Amino acid sequence: MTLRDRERPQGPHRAQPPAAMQRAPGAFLARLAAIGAASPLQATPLKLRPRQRIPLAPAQDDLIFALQSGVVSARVGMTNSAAGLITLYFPGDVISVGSIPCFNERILVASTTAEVMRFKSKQFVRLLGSDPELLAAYDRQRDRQLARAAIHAANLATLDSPQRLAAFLIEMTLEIGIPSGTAISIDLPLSRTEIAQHLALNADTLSRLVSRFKADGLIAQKSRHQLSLKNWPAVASMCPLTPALLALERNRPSPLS
Amino acid sequence: MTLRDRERPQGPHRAQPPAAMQRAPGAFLARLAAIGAASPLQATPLKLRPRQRIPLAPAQDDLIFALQSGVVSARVGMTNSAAGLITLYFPGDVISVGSIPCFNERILVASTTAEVMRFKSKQFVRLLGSDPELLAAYDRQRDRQLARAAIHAANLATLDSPQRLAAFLIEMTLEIGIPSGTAISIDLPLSRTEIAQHLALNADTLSRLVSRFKADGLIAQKSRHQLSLKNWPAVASMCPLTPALLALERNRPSPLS
DNA sequence: CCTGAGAGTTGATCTGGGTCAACGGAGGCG
DNA sequence: CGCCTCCGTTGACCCAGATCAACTCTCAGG
Repeated sequence: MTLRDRERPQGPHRAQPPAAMQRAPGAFLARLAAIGAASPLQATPLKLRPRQRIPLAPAQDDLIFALQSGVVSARVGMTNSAAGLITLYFPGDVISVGSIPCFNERILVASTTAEVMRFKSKQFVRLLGSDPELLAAYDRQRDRQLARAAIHAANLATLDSPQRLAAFLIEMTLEIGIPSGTAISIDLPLSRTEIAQHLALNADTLSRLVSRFKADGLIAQKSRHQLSLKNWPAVASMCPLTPALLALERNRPSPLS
Repeated sequence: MTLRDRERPQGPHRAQPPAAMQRAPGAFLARLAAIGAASPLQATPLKLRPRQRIPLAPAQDDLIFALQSGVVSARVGMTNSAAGLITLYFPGDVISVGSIPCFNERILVASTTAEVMRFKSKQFVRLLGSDPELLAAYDRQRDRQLARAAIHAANLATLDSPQRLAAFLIEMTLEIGIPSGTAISIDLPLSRTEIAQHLALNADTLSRLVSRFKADGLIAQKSRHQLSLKNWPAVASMCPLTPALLALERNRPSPLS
């Protein structure tokens, strides 16, 4: 046990969600806004409607988006089949086009209404160089996203389907969950089919799985895109990645830290 | 077909390996060396023996390593079982400890003799801020590594075992392969068991798979850690990720670009 | 030279989840 | 209003790969 003991002494994972609910925009975004307030940025602000698509040509590796609000997903199609993974971005995230691998096709899709700032790489790097605080926040943000990618990879590679769904619910809770009474309500930004793709599961399998979670009283569904997580401790404890996801949250640049 | 047609008009993938063999240390490393030559860096150079371990405490998120030569792997253990993924780093890569997710344990292991520079995050960011060229190269390097992580995730999530092994062979070829006659010889930095973990496969399954590849004349094995890839076009064409891996190579900061 | 431990191989068996097919329900559009 | 299409659900079946167990190979140390 090399981990420093803080907070709850020994619970398998932190059992109470509320603390994690305090979301902050992130130091990177905050600093960016501060700079923008002082002098106009060399960037294009975009408002995206739900389902709006931004195709990314192979030559556009020099674009960078800063996501200010909403949820955006990146989709890359494989040469082979229709299969392909879906990556999610949340407010405060950096979407560097150069970091999205180029199979035969890649596009960004706004999963909800979203606001982004679009930068050209060259100007963006110059901006970073001019403000040490922004640079530091950016670097930490990138670390966080790389760690998230690694966790997601571990999720897909080593866990079985109930654990994957649990991890997804936890991630959603931490990123966009809203506490409502004893439950947490989540506005799903993705359709069932898309969630299945994100989790590298079959849509059929996911459907079965969701039914089982509902039968077990873990979740309930108000409408197609509205679900509520009834039993956080149970869901949190069924996925081995929970501690890592919570640690990620703790590392998030925010007033908390 | 939005992709610009360059080079070979239509071949399934680029069939010839030699071009990819021209490895360069990477613009980031080159710039770092240039700066270091002018004035000493605030960094600690380390020489690692094969199998040497560097434990990473949860509080050490502020360390950054620049890998100069050799191969280093990061291993994170899961709370749950013995399972865990292995991430590989190659010369020119940046190992930012903050980007390695913190499960219950994480360590770096030198897979070969390796040289690294160790930075404290604070000094490193200051260094980045002081040299625009270094900053730009660093940013591109991080993009590249994030893309690699995404490709690896796609590999583990969507491909079957022969395709995974093919992807591994291609990656190894591109990173550390040495052309020898019509074949490519590869000095495996990992044991069989470790390769299996890296590919999220069972060691038994991997063994069967390697036997099959050998029987099919795709590879041959001189000794335990020496294998040679006999039929590059066949291996390249059996994995849908090949184009993305090659594109990554093309994006690598190097004199070629 | 022998011995023992760890790495790798191979065969037999089992199962999670992928696949296919048929069906139900919701929403868009003429 | 009814049609049509797409999304989601459910059941039956099957296979890739995990698991378990027995065996071999390699190599270090005495």
